[in-house]
Amino acid sequence: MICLLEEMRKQRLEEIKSLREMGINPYPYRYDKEFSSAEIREKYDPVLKAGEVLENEKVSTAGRVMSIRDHGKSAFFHLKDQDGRIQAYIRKNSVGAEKYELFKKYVNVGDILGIKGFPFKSKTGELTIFVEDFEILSKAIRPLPEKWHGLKDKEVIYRQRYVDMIANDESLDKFKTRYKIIRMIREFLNGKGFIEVETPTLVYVTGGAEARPFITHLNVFDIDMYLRIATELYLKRYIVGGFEKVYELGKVFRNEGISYKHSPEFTSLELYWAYADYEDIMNLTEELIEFVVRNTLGTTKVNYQGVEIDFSRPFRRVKMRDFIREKLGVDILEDPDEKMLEVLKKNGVDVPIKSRGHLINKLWDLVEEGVVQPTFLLEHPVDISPLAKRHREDPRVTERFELIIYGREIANAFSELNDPVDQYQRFLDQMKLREAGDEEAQMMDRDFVRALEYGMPPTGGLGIGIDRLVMFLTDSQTIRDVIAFPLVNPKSLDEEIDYGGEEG
RNA sequence: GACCCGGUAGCUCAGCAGGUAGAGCACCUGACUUUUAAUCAGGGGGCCGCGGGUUCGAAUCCCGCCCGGGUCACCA
Repeated sequence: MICLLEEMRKQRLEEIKSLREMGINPYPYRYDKEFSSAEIREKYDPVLKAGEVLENEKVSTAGRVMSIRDHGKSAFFHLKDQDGRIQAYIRKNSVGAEKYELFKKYVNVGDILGIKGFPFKSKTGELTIFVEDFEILSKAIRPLPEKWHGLKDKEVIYRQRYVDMIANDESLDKFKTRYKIIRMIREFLNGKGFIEVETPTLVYVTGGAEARPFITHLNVFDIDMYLRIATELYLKRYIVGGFEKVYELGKVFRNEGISYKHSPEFTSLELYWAYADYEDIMNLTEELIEFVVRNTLGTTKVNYQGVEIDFSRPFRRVKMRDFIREKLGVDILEDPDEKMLEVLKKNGVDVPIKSRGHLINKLWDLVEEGVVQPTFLLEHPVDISPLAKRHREDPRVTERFELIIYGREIANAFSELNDPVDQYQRFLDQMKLREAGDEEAQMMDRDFVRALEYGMPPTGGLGIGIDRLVMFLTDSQTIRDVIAFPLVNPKSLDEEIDYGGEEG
């Protein structure tokens, strides 16, 4: 009747009780961790030969016990910390009989331990800490996944990421890389004089992208509000207000489907640069991406799902019109809708006659997978770019680009529309679509139009999907693998927890 | 939303000509002072995802549902 997990937990809870009776706090307050596993390795690995001992060097470290190899009157074990793993060696005659008994009886795989001792190298040459004293820093009451195979169950990996991080070193490393990427982005932009700002997450109207929003309620004014779907319109208000280089790194929320490249909550970088146009933004984007990749991975050549992607500048630049004409023999500016429809049908895509923009998007879908190396796709038709300025030389297209890598859109940028009258008209067009039932059409943002009426300088803007970028740099197949705590179905976990009497 | 694959011990997995459940790791007891998937001896542990059906008998066959993964569609 009683399952094994409960038996194990009960056993651990009994041990904790015994420890307390002996006057040992199984959850003490602090520990002087002088060195991380990596710092110890860095310092002593090069200077020690197999079998050598540095008895006068004293070090302390701490981490989670990942394995124990018990030899009776001595034992080897590994500690894992944020930087890696380090082996330790404990011996009855080095810590005393009483302390050694404590280790044997009360220390288990999964516990957090602090150790003090000196470094040496074992016969086989592994750097090891010879333990002279140790302290239990936290007793675990649940067992860890298997030490050899790790945790494989995707469901547990996503629902209990902390277990994944404990059991699978690659998982911890992946998230460390994610935050290094984000640090590099900040470093680059701060170095260029950009100022990191914040905009509201709770908004009265959504804008800056086409997506269905999450709706929430504000009690104090008794109104419905939305979670932002982009940071764009507020960042441009900063530009109106007098900021010239701003960026925001933050979560945006879109109430849409989940796929390997879509998450309802994801991280975006948006930046706006006054007096710049999309050419300037393109150059900045190239430089930013190369900087981030090089400083995160130490190279610009990245293996993604078995394909080498080279992030070194310059990126290829192709006009959307030329690319589609070359691949499909259809001109998205000159040819009539019927011709485009015919080409789509020939390629097995049967679409109802909708807008011209819809047909253009479908044509692009046919060819985008062929774009593997970082490529700027330029000058999208006005029909599919409601937020971008018309091109100064060809009013049928816009001053816009997308960065395509491995067939995926990583960035989107324009010379920003700053004509308030034009902007107002485009909002009106969006509202018509909305009234016709298009839930993703943009909402009228009168305050934003009012801001533009005060005058916004010519401005270039850029948006980057950070999660998708991280996927490339961590060779991750799905966006969930780069989001530490992804959205999961909250099936009820009516697991009753028994802490055994007065415990807890 | 459609189709395909999966759910068995804490973990990784086997078992599916229908006969009432196994291994390794982990855990407990014992031996062992340089191991590293340590080794050796012994032991405990299962609502076989949930519900229904067929059958003398179901982890195994059938139906429905839940959860997860994948492909496609939808969506940017």
